[in-house]
Amino acid sequence: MIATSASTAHAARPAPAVRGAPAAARQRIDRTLELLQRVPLTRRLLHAGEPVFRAGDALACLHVIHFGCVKTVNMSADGREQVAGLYFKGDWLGLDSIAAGRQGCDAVALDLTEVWAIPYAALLEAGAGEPALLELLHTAMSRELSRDRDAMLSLCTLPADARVADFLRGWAEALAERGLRTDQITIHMTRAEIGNYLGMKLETVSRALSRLAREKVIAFSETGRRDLHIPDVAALAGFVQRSLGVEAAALVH
Amino acid sequence: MIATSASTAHAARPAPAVRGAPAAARQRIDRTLELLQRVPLTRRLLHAGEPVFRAGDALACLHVIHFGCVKTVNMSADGREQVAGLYFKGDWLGLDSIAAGRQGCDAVALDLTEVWAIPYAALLEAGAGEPALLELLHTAMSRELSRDRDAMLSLCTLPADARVADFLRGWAEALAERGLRTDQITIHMTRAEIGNYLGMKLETVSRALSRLAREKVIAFSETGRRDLHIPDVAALAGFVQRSLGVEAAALVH
DNA sequence: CGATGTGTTGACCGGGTTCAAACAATGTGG
DNA sequence: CCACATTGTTTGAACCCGGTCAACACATCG
Repeated sequence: MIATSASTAHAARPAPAVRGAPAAARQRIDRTLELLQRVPLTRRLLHAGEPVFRAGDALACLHVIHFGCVKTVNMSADGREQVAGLYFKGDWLGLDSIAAGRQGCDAVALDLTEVWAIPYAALLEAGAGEPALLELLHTAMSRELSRDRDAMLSLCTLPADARVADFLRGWAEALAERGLRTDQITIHMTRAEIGNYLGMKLETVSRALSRLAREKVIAFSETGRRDLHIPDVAALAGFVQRSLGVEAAALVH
Repeated sequence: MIATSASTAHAARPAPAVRGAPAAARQRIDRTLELLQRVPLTRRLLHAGEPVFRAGDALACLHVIHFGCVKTVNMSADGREQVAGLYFKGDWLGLDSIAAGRQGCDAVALDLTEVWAIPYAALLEAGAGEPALLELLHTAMSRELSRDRDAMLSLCTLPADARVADFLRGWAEALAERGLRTDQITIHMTRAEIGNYLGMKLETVSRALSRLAREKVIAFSETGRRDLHIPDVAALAGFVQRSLGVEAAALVH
C-alpha cells in the first residue's frame, strides 16, 4: 500500500500565503537539510507501518526526516504504551536515546517517508569543525523539549474536545511550517492511536471530531473519515479558547 | 524562611546502601559537577521561593544545580500554567530555551538551593576543546527528553492514585541517585502544586496520599503533612502495578 | 488573638470510560 | 464479481473516577 497523500508527501503544492513564524520555521528546516549534506548519511525510504528503529536498538545513527511523517511509541516495563511524539520533515528522531545509547522508543513511519540516517559519531566529528552543525543539534533537542512541555500542558489543562482541537491545530501548524496546505489534511492515524497520544479513548476522539464537525470547525472529506477539511486553522484555536472560556467565566465569581 | 530539610540539602547523610543504577547515576552527577569546574561559572544561592530565572528572560546562562531542588513552571499564552519539571543536584535548567534564545518557563527554588550559572557561549567554546563537556550537555538534554516522555506516559496511562504513587517513587529515586536517604522525604510542594504537576486537583492528591497511608505504603511524619515516611520504595512501584493489575485482570476476558 | 494559607474529608455532580450495537471501508478467496 | 471476514468508525446508554463545592481542622504569623 502506497499512501502518498497531498498533506504530508513531498509533491504537495506550497501553501498560498506563507509569512511570519511559519516562514522562519521553513528556513530553519531547509537550512537543517542543507547543512546535513556535509555529513556522511544514508537515505532510507520507508512505507507506512515500517519501523525506522525499535526500542532497544543500539544508537548508531540519528535520523532526520526528509519527507513523510513518523510516530514514536514509548513503552513502560509493565507493558503500558503510548504514542509519544509525531515528527515531520526536518525533525530529528532518536535524540532521547543519546544518553542511554539505546533507543527508548519505537519509531514507525505513518506514511511514505524518507529519513536520513546520520552516524552520531560522524556528526560530532563534523560538528567539531563546523559549529553550525552542533548548534543545529542543540536547537533540535531544545525545540523538542519545548514541544513536549507544551504537550504536557495540553494534557493537563484541556478537556478532551479541546485537546483534539489543539491536536489538529498542531498538525496543521506543522504542515504550514513546511509550506504544505493546511485546508485539506490527512491524519495517518486511527482514532485509537490519536486517543492514545492524547490520553483518551477512541470513542472520545470520535465524539470530539463529530462535535467539531457539528460546529463547522472542521469537516469530514467525502473520500473518507481520515481526510479532514479545515477551513480556518485559527477557528481551531478559537474552539480551544471557548472550551476554557466557559470555565474561566465560571471562575469570575 | 529557610527550609533546609535533610532530604534535599547538601548536609544530608548518605543512604546506607548504594548499588547498581543509583551508583552509576551518582557517578554521572559527580562527574558533571567536576567537569564544569573548568568552565567560568557563577555560583548563586537561592532561598525557597526565589526564582532562578523567569519565562521570557534572554538565555545567557544555563544553570546546573549544585544542591537543593527547583521546579519549572510552564505557561500558555492564554494563562494556563503547569509545573513542568522538578530538578535536583546535577540537573540542568534552561535546556529548553536554547532554540528560542529565551526562557520558556519560570524556574523557582523549592528549597535552599545553589545553582551554577554557566554562560552558554562559554560552554560551547570550552566544549570545542573538551568534547566531554559537549557530551555532558547532550546527555543532559537527552535524559530530560526521556524523562518527559515517561512523565507523559504516566499522565496518560495511570489512574490518579497510581500517578501520585509513581510521583513519590520518582522523587525517592532521584534522592537515591544522589546518595540521599529515601525513607524520610520532604515534598517541598503544596498539594495544589503536586496536583498541577500530575494533572489532577489538590483534593485528589490529598485523598490519594491518605489512601497510600491507609495501605501502609507511606506514612505521615508526626512533624507535619509535608514530611513523608517511605518504608519501602519498591512498595510504591508495587502499588502502581496493582492499580493497573486489576484493570489488566479485567482485560483477560 | 483573629487572619490567612494549607490540608483533610464528605456529598454530589459531570465528563469521559465502558459496554454494546450497528455501520463503513478494505481486503481475501472462491 | 460477490460473499465474507477483518478492521476501523460512529453513536447510544449506563456507570464511575475524579472534579466541584463545602465544611472543618490545623498550622503559622502579624
